[in-house]
Amino acid sequence: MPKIVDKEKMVKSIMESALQAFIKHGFHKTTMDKIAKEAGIAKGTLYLYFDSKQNLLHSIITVHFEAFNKNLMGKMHFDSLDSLLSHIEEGLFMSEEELQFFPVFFDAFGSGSESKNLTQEISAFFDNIGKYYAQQLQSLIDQKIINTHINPMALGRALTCMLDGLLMHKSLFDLSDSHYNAIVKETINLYRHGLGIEGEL
Amino acid sequence: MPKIVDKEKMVKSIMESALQAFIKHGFHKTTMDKIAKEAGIAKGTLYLYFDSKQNLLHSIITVHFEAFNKNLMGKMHFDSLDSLLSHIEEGLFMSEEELQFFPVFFDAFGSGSESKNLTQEISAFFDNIGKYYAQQLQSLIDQKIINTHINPMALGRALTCMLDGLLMHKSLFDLSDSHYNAIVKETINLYRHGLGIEGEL
DNA sequence: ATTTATATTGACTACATAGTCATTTAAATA
DNA sequence: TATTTAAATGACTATGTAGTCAATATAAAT
Repeated sequence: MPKIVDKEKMVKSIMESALQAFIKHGFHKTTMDKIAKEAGIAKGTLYLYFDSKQNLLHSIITVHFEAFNKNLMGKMHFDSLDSLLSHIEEGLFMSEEELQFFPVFFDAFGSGSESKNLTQEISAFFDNIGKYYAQQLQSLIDQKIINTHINPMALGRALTCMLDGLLMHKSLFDLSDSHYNAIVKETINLYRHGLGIEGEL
Repeated sequence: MPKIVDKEKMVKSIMESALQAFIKHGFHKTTMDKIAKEAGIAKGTLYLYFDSKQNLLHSIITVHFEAFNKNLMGKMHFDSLDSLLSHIEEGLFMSEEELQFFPVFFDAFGSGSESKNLTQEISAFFDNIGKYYAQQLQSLIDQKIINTHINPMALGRALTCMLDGLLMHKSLFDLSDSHYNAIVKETINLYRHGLGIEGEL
């Protein structure tokens, strides 16, 4: 007899609306009223699906990072340096939509850093990526395709930091597409020469 | 006859106290009352020296970035790849105090991104670093010390992004010193092989 | 049509805090 | 020590907004 609603759908819809609002105004300047309006519901309804603004943010970030993770980790085990580099290069070109997420995350993370949970989660996320790259590097080392003197764990994490830095700058500052293309090109070339077997001592 | 105060000293003192408060609680959670307390003055006095919280933040960020800039740009024109790499490596090891500034900046930048001024300023700051590296690279190219096929402007900016990424991760996530040391070591080695003349095609 | 459990609403509360300003304090001079 | 004026104070105001909840609407089942 009761009215029944697809809660999962509702949760998704609210998260999408909230993200759009965050992208438009940033996390801090987005009020729960704005989110409700964007989602076409009343503010009270928001609280039927999310305990708090922080909670809503947390969910959005988690989902986004999971999706990003999945996307990145899709490909496993490369049989050449070039195939790994192509994969890295691909990752450096994100869609506009994905890039828009960075400033939101940037804005939110500061305030989120009070809740150690989120920091922990993001930290683990990057560790994970580092390990993923470490595996790929180890595999290429085993195949004697790249310099065998590298420390895969450390270099994997280093790549993670560096690539994050590139994406961060692309999304936060106004690097033109052509400039960014050149930057990526140089980065990939640097990695190619840096990792290649010919430089081995 | 009037009471006279060293305004410059006062401004500096307030900025230091504010930064300490920001480091302790983050930018958003730090109230003007807290800052005043930290500085040992009344809130009203704060407003005799700074128009607003944003303004205070802006001043702190500007001063910090200028100092950082000065420090980085100190050394000009390297005569070997190793000397450039040493300089880069040095920059990757910041004091605890300097590292503490990152999360504050991170927290603040989000909210600051509404005021396009700050974004513009930070953007220019990084462009500057990129140009600095570009100069150094060009100089090494001219001396035929490094690979002559690189695009110095693009690679200079790429290095800027990548190094920023490394520092960011060190300051925001709990990378242990030993892990970070290994990461830096691998990074520098990667750059050494990547830039070195031997890999030239 | 009526019932009933669930879902929605938005005016309201409670609170935090940036910024103000009339009042008070203090240092430099005569 | 009286005078002068810059400097400091902190109670106060104005505002914004996260989260609540009593009232209302809705859809499924009988």
